[in-house]
Amino acid sequence: MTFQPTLNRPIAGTPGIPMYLVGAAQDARSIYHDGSEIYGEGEPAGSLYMVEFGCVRIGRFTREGRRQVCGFSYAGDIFGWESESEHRFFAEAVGYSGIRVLRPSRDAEACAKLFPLVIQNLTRFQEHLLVLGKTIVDERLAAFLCDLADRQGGVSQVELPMTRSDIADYLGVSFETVSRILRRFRDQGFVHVPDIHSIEILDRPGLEAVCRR
Amino acid sequence: MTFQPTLNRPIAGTPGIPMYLVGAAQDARSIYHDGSEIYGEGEPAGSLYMVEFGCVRIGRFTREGRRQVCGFSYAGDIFGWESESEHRFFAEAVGYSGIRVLRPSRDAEACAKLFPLVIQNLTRFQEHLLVLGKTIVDERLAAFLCDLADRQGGVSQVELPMTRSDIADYLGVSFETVSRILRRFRDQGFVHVPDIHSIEILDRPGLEAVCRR
DNA sequence: CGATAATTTGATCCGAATCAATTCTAGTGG
DNA sequence: CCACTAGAATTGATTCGGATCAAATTATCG
Repeated sequence: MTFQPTLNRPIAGTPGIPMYLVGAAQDARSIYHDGSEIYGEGEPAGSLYMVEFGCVRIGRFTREGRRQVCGFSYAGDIFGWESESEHRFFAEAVGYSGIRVLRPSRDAEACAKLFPLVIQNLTRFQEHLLVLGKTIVDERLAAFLCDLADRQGGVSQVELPMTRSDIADYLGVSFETVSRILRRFRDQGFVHVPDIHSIEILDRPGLEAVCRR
Repeated sequence: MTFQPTLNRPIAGTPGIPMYLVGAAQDARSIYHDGSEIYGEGEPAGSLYMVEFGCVRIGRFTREGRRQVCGFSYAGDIFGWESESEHRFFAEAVGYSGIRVLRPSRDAEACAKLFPLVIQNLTRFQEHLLVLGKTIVDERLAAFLCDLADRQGGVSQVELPMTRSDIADYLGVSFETVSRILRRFRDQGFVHVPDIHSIEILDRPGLEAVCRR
């Protein structure tokens, strides 16, 4: 996994990132390499994590060993919210990633500041629920690409730090299908795929139309 | 839609319901009949809602008119969290339902009290994401039934206030498939279906095994 | 009781999973 | 720097599950 310059944008000034969470004295920074675990299912929870650069996948393994990914976090995103004392999901770095560990206090002030961030997370999951509810898989992949573009600042040049399997486990399809639909989007002129971890969106309205079907 | 006695359990004393949210002077109570709208997509947001009895479905319509349901709320549940000033989803009563409108203050104290509830909501959506990620639809329906049983207090006699179409739109399948799989579960001895809006779970371990596949 | 909606069940078709083989990519050590 | 290797990605062939279309039955409500 190569270095991802776009995802490595500076934290300060990035929209939506609460400055009061950045740089507190007790916060620790860590670098993770591709695939390394940030926390595992069943481990004690309590901290929050902020992606400084790179990407993180959140998910779980079924009894049968099938992996399911329920979300990706990008630079500026905060993850690790848990209602129990144990993590119910794992978190792993996707590519070379920098993570800051936050230990927010439990007081009312901190809750108030974190509140809009949880709600944002909630909304994001809710939106993804609707994506997974779509029976035609083209619609799911189109929605994924549009979301990815939006979260990278609305640029047409989108980076895909995750593998096709990651995307597949996120969209609830096989990785072969992800590959095939991406191919179809290329043939239809929706996207250009300069290399395996980049996508250029050529026809955003076209992609949006696929989502809305 | 008939009255649902089990879902009509008293609020006070029900685990997980914050007493400080109940009975505030400015809170309003409303009764909704089956299918009536509590709020619509695009309406101004701001309040929270608590189900006193009955059931609520949260969802959205696609451009094409297909309905997608992203969650059900039961007695004691709070819904209506929004990150924007407008509702991004609709909320409709499923059967005869009582809803209390809460107008929590924006101060830090209130946020701190609401915090665990949002996180619980977040976790619930996250769990449902994993359900929707399952490719075999039997697993989705089994997971739905187990969740329903748990949220009605772990009883084996489960009430289904929603229609087959509601379930279908929630699980991302056709309503015919819901009907067929329910039939299969009956034939396999997992459940007994005394009437159209009730299910008795005869073999919970068996159902769990289906989820875990 | 009658009308309308919800549900069940059947038949057919299509899309995506699966199995399989090849090509491509990235990381390793010579 | 380049050959080597393991994993990732693509592409093809086949199978199977669930959507869709259709019809009959059952609930629900005025």
